[in-house]
Amino acid sequence: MSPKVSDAYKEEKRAAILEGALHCFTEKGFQATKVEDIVRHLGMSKGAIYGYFASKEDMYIQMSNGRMDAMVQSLHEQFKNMPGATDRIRFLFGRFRNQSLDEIRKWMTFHLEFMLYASRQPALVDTLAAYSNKAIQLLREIFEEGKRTGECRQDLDENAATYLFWAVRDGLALQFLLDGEAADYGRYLNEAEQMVLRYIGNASS
Amino acid sequence: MSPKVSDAYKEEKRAAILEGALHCFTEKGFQATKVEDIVRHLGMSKGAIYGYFASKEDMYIQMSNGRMDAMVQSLHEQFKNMPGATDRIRFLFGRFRNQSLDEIRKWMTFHLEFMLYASRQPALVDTLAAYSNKAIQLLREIFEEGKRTGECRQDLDENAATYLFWAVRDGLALQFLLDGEAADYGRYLNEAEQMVLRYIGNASS
Amino acid sequence: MSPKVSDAYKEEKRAAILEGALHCFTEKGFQATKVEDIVRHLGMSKGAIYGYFASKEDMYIQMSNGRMDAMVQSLHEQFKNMPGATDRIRFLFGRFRNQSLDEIRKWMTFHLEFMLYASRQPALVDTLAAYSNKAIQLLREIFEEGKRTGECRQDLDENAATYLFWAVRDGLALQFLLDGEAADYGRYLNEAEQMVLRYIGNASS
Amino acid sequence: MSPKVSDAYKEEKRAAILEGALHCFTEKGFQATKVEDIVRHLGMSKGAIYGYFASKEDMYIQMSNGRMDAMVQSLHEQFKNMPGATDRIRFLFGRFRNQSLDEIRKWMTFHLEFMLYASRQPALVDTLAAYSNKAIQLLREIFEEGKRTGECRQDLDENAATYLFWAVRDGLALQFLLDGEAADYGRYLNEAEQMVLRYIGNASS
DNA sequence: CATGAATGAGCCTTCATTCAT
DNA sequence: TATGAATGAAGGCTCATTCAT
Repeated sequence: MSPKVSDAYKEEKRAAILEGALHCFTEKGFQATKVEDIVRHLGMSKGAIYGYFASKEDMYIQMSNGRMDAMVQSLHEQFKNMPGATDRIRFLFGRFRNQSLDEIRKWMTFHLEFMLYASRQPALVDTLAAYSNKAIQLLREIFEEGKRTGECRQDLDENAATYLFWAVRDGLALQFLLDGEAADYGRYLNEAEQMVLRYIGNASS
Repeated sequence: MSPKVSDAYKEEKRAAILEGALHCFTEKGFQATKVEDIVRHLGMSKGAIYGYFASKEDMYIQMSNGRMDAMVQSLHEQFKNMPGATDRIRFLFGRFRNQSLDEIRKWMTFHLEFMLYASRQPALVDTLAAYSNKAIQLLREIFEEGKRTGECRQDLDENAATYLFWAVRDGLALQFLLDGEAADYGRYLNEAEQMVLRYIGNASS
Repeated sequence: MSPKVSDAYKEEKRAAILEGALHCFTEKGFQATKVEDIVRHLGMSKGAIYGYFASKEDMYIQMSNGRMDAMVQSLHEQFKNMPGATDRIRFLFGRFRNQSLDEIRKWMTFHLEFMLYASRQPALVDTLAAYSNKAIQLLREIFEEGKRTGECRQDLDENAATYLFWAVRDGLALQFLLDGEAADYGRYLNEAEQMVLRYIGNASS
Repeated sequence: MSPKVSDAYKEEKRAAILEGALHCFTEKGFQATKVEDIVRHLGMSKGAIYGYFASKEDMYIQMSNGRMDAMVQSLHEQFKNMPGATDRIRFLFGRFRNQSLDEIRKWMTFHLEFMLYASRQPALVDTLAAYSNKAIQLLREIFEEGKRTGECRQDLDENAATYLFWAVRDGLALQFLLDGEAADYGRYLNEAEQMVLRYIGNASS
């Protein structure tokens, strides 16, 4: 009796729509993307979409939530069995390097735009803040542990370190948002890693 | 024959409109801001604006150009008689600290949104790239000189340093875009300064 | 997959819109007719029209092309099996007489206004000229044949005759554009026919 | 005490405005001509015009009245001492031939457009009809006299002749409204003259 | 009187959403 | 459920006219 197949089908379709919409939103921006664009890109009809999402904005929000969930989730997973502050930081930078610049750009573009959008919709700021906090928390724990284990200098301000970490990472992606070589981006990521490690480490490191 | 109102008056008005529009754009975003909003905020009539600007987009572009010109200009000016790479970096961070967080947010919000917008308008990407290059150039020169004078370590990649500098600065502003305490922001700026100086400096510094 | 409404339905609607718009354009003129007027007259919504026509101007142009096509087409058809220059001229005047004065007025009003409009739009002058040439050509062939068969005097200037024919016809409609009795119009048409026949014929006729 | 100079000056200015406006109206059409266009063409200010005319429409109407007055007036004058129907017809055609095709086009364009415009303004139709009647009357008198003197055939319908005369003349101008050679226009005018004379004359002529 | 900046009603067009089929 | 034609509110821009200087 349970319509499992149907449910699976629906979920698949939902995901497909989200993917198609993401493509359009990244390409043209949320406001400039017409429902017609999404529909044409997906080869479906206008009305169909409204069976899965209440509105264009609804798609945007669910899309953003999905992406942020996935990111936080994946970081948590991968940190499960990873010890050491330095290793974790290195691991994170490794992850950043392994993402193609194109992907970074897409994600950054999408994320920035959604951030600006959400910051103006009172109903969304809390969600946004929650995700932000999770990313902050994730890093702070690293630095806190690093100080306990002595990997980080004792006078390190773990909050500052956390913010600086994300600042460097987001800021670098920002510099490459519009153009720039992937090779340069990779090189600068390496330098950023050095800079951060030097900053958090003991004087001797 | 003589103009009814002086050129100075017109320029004043132009500036006033730009200021009012900036207020609205920062508050609600470019696309979400209706011409009606700007006009109401300024207490003028709808048509009046079109004597000064060709379109809403024209206002946006001129506004952006004006701000970027001013920024680049002011940096150039203040660097005239300032020697030493370290001093210049310190000076820049000082400047950053002296701007109120509110101002930073406004500027950052505006700039990010314009960047996203312009990146999708072929006619604007070049302008955007030009301004970006000026900021890059400004910093690169500092690090190049720093290496000449020995203030920076000889193996410093001045390009990397340049990008990292802006990444830290922009990235930090980004973390505080939606919320956060001014005090924290200031503290982290200090830390950022330490991080950067440590990164570019000689091992002994 | 199959269209919700048939192509025939769409074509019907297109024609209905064109007819409604024609009514309004003839009544108030193209520029003075608001899209709102057309829509109200047709009992449809504003947006609906834009599924069939790209703009108010597009409707105007297609309308004009349709009418001119139909006219040229119908004349060609009816000339297929009609011999003799005199008979053809008589046939044409018969046609003119059979059109109600009201129809003539509508068509003339529409055509004149479109002509004035199109003459100021570089993109339309060629189309206009093409239709005009077709009407000219149609008549010239009559007079050329008339000279071959001896129905027309040998020293007749077929170009002059062509232009005079249309001049008389259009000019007469022009005199009755604003007011005048249908009976008078019919009578003058008869006289016009005599005048033209006398002009093109042999001295003896 | 009488401000004669001032009055003359005003009248001069009024005429200048009318002339400038006529230029614009003929070039772009009444509705498409912006007050700004007229003002720029004349090198005066927007407000100035409203000291002489109540509105754009007012200019249009007065302009039309002026032109029609002048035309009717001039015909009347020149007919004062001219005897004979045939001579008068010849004289009229001579007048038509002496006008440059460019002038004809301007006048025709202006007149047609005003006619279409006025026909939709109840307040103007009477004025329009009055002028039309004057032109009709002028010609009818010629043919009436022609019948009295025997220059025209006795069974001539003077009303028909009148309408046909104007039809031929207006219709021919209409054919040349958009393009065509002045030489052709002149030739066809000659032919038109022959056609009309043949039509109104005795069988022997 | 002249000037031209300001006014603001008006209009074409767009596009998210609905709903009859 | 899917379709896509229809809806209609909304918004950028125009331009005849006014009026403070």
